[in-house]
Amino acid sequence: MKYNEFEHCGLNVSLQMLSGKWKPIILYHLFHNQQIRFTELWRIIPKVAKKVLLDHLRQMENDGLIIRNERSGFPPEVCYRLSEKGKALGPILSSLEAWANEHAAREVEALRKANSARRKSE
Amino acid sequence: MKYNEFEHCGLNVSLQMLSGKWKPIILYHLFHNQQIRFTELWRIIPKVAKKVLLDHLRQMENDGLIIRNERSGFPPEVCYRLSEKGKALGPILSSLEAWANEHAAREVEALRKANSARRKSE
DNA sequence: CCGTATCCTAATGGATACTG
DNA sequence: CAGTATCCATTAGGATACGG
Repeated sequence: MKYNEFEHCGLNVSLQMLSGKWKPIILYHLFHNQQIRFTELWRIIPKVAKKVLLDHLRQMENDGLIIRNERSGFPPEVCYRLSEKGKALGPILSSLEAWANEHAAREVEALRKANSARRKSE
Repeated sequence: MKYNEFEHCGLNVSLQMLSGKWKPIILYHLFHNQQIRFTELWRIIPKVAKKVLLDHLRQMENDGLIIRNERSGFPPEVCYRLSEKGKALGPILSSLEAWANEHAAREVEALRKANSARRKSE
């Protein structure tokens, strides 16, 4: 092999950080809001279990994609927002979005409809 | 919410197509070779189970990312190569690679060393 | 409000033997 | 050589109840 081996490791790492059933929608909302409170995020993501949402947020925090901000007192108030590292992913995620819309329009439409129907039935 | 909902669906679809433990390395080799025979791919990916590699390739074929080419006769000869749709992912995957190298250098290095060590011990 | 603790199910990845 | 068939281990995702 004349090309450099192990060039795929970075790809592995980044895809790993993005893998998780609810990460795309979490990222989407974080890119459209400066910050979001936990319960608000839980409310706008339909049907995700609280534990799972927390798992995802913890992973993303550990990976340095997002920042968790806790205001002490009662009731507690926790906000999540993108880190610089997370923001740097913006253009790439847009490219992936565009690629899917161009090359997998059928699947994207199907998913859109499924989500839309689910939202209405609540 | 003033922004358009469900804009994350395309991202969901594309990440879904890229999710799988061995897809990054498969894609990497397909981007560096016009076509690869099944056994060759199985040989250069260390320790993956044949069934799992086949599962991944089937998924990628069903998703339209790769094309399977079978030459009849005995012994059989099956080659895999990127489709146009798959090739269109190239620049995006490079961006993800670059992002990881810039923002997650530690993790990338760790993985590189782990793979390198595993390769030597065979 | 935010998070934990349990317990459960489904999906993914894998080892091994076998077949045309 | 390429692919199937079993069977198994691990992980991800989820429902529900409880706690500071």
